[in-house]
Amino acid sequence: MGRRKLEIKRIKDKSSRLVAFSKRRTGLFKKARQLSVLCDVDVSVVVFSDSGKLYDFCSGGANKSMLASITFRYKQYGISEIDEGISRASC
Amino acid sequence: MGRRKLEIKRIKDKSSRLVAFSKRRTGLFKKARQLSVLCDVDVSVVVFSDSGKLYDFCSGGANKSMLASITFRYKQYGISEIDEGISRASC
DNA sequence: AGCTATTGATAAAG
DNA sequence: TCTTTATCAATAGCT
Repeated sequence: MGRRKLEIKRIKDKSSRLVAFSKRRTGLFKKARQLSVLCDVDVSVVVFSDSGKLYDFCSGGANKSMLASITFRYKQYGISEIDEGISRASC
Repeated sequence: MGRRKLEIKRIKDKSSRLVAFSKRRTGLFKKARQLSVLCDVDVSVVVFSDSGKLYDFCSGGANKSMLASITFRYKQYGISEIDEGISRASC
């Protein structure tokens, strides 16, 4: 898909990896939006960079912030605490 | 990207929409996996079909079930209850 | 941050 | 459906 075929394994060079991250993240979000519109479905995508930043896409407005906050807190506190909260909230 | 250019708006014909959903969902998950491997980042994708089925991809094992359960419960109970649970769990 | 040669994804057709 | 194929789209390497 580019000038040369690329093996799907971790890109060692940091600079190249960051460039690929930027391009492919944009591409993934575009594909997600197209899927949601064309097929009339809800789609959420969440990406954590290794530097800790969070990027997300969601076809609906409401659960965008929900997913963002959940995933951010997941990074901060770990899954067990979140899971307890979910259990208390809805079961 | 196929035999003809496709406008990005809801596909009216149900059969065509379902075919596109199947193909593009697979494609989206593939792109998500490639992004996570190439760039060494965590990626989660959640898709709700209009028939209520949930499809998800996650690069990590742990938060796959987390996101699946969260999003499933979001559909069942709505965001406010989930949000309360999250607040109690981690703030 | 742009360019473009190439590979990749996929709409229609078989 | 499952496969094939013509075409458009995404992007790797350069600059």
